[in-house]
Order: sequence, then C-alpha cells, then structure tokens
Amino acid sequence: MYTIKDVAEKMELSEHTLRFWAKSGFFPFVKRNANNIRMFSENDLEWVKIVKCLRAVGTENKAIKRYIDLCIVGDSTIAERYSIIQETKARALKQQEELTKQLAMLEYKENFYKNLIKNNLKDTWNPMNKPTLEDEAV
Amino acid sequence: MYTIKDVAEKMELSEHTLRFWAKSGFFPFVKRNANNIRMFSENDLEWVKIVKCLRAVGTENKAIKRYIDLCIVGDSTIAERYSIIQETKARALKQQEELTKQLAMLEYKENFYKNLIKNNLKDTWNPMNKPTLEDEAV
DNA sequence: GCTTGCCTTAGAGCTGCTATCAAATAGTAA
DNA sequence: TTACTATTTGATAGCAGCTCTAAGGCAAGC
Repeated sequence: MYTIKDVAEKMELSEHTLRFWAKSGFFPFVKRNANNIRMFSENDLEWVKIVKCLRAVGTENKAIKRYIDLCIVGDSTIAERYSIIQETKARALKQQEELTKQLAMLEYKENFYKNLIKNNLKDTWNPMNKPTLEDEAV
Repeated sequence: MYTIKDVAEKMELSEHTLRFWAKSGFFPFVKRNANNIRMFSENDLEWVKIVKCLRAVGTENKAIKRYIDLCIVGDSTIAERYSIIQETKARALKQQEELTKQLAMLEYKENFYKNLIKNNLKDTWNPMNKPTLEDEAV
C-alpha cells in the first residue's frame, strides 16, 4: 500500500496533481486508513497509470472521468471504451507525426546556428533567419 | 500579405491564439495597414512558424519571447539562440520517447478490448482491466 | 444608407494544474 | 510530558495559455 507521496515518486507525478485527480474522481477505489490517509493498492496504481497515459496524450479530464465511469459500469460499456481507446490512439499518432515535423525544424535550425558559429558568419537573415527546410520566400 | 484570418487558416491556428501571441510580443515586425489591420508578410509567416514550433514542443511563452528578443538583438546572441534550440530539441526528443511509451500502452488496451469483443468475453478485471504490458500485480 | 463581414481591443471565463495555508495525526527526542 | 518534525488532509488562491464574448470601426455591395 502506498501513500500519495509514494505514488507521486513511483509515477513521477506531483502530490498536488494526484490529489487534484483524486478529487476529479479518477481513483474511485482508493481506500482511506483509520487516519483518513489515502492508501493506494497495486491495483490503484494501474488506475494512476492509465490516467497518466490518457493525460499524456492530451485527453481532457472530463473525458478521462467518462472513461473511468464506463469502467465502473462494467461489461456493457466495453464497446464504448474500445472506441475511446481507438480515438485516443489516433490522436497520439497525429501528435507523434507533428512532433517529428517540429523536430525536423529544430534540427534544421540547430545546424543553421552551428554553421554560423563554426564559420564565424553573420546571421544574414537577422532579425529572423531562414527557419524552414523548404521555404525560400523573402 | 495576409490578414489574421489568412494566417490562422494557413498555419492551422485560431485567430484568438494569433492575437494572443501578437500581444505577447511574438511578432514584432507585423505592420498595420491604414485601417489598423495587421498585415503579415511572408517573412512574418516564418516567425509564426517558429513560434508554433516552439509552442508545439511545450516551450513556455516567456521563453519564446526571450528567443524572439534575442533574434532582434542580432548576431551577438547567436550562441544563446543555438543553445536554446539545442535544449528545445532535447525536450522534444524526450516527448517523442514518452509518446511512444504511451502509444504502446494504448495499443495494448486496444488489443485487449478487441479481443474481449471478438470472443464475446467478460472483462474479468472489471472495474479495471489489466492495463500494462509487464505488470502482473494483484 | 443599410446590411454583411471581417477587423479591432478589452476583458471575462475556462482548464488543468500549482502553490499556500491551517489543522490533524504520528513519530522521535529530551 | 512536552516539544519538534514530518506528512497528510481539504479549502482556497493563483497562474499559464488560451478561448470566448462584447462592443465598436471600417469597407464593399445592394
């Protein structure tokens, strides 16, 4: 059994965030001990994990709550849960694509500056240097 | 030359966001026409692009402003700009890693539900089904 | 000259934390 | 026993980054 602090460390989240999530109804089964302290079971950690996963790909808290509630209802909601996961995955894939694009741009700029420094050149595009791979626009 | 609306469409950003960014000092060279309307040049679009890139990888607006200001100062700031881009790229790579992990989890859950549906099975883990690849905990 | 449409600014509202606070409890040390 | 420290609690305030609304300006078309 884990306290909030333990979970925070284990899952690399802040205690604040965990309390906020708990208040948002994301951990419906976390029990309290005799002193009203939340005690997370191993199973509760799995809830934390899935919530963290959904948040990490930008799922709104309202939608996370919806998913949790569907889990609680039981087997009749499996189809909806499946489609939620599918949509979430699709969004995550888009994010990955987007991130790859931005990384290409950052790499381009990194090389641009590296070259300026290495050859002791001026930034002839000052105040804005050429920032994209393809554009040659003024 | 482009109005806010044109830029919003072209860059897939909201007009609100562009005005907010403009107010934050991210587009210092955007000129107004006789009717006080912002007119973005091709060069201004490049600024929008780099700001969008930095935001997309989670750079704080304060830090973006800093970068813009460095660009304006000129060649003496190339070294600092270079290291900003390097750090940004490092963060983006971490995000990419994280995203890949979360995608693995989502794929696992997708298959889990798919299997339940295909074989008309019960979710024996209800209310929380087995969510991770490696954990066999309780 | 009236409507439509796009622009403007100011400012309120929203989401998702993040930080601060006081109070309760438990453990340790003198 | 008392004091001090550490941890947890809930309530609440504050913050970043949008997002939306309201009120008004200007230009073109009918």
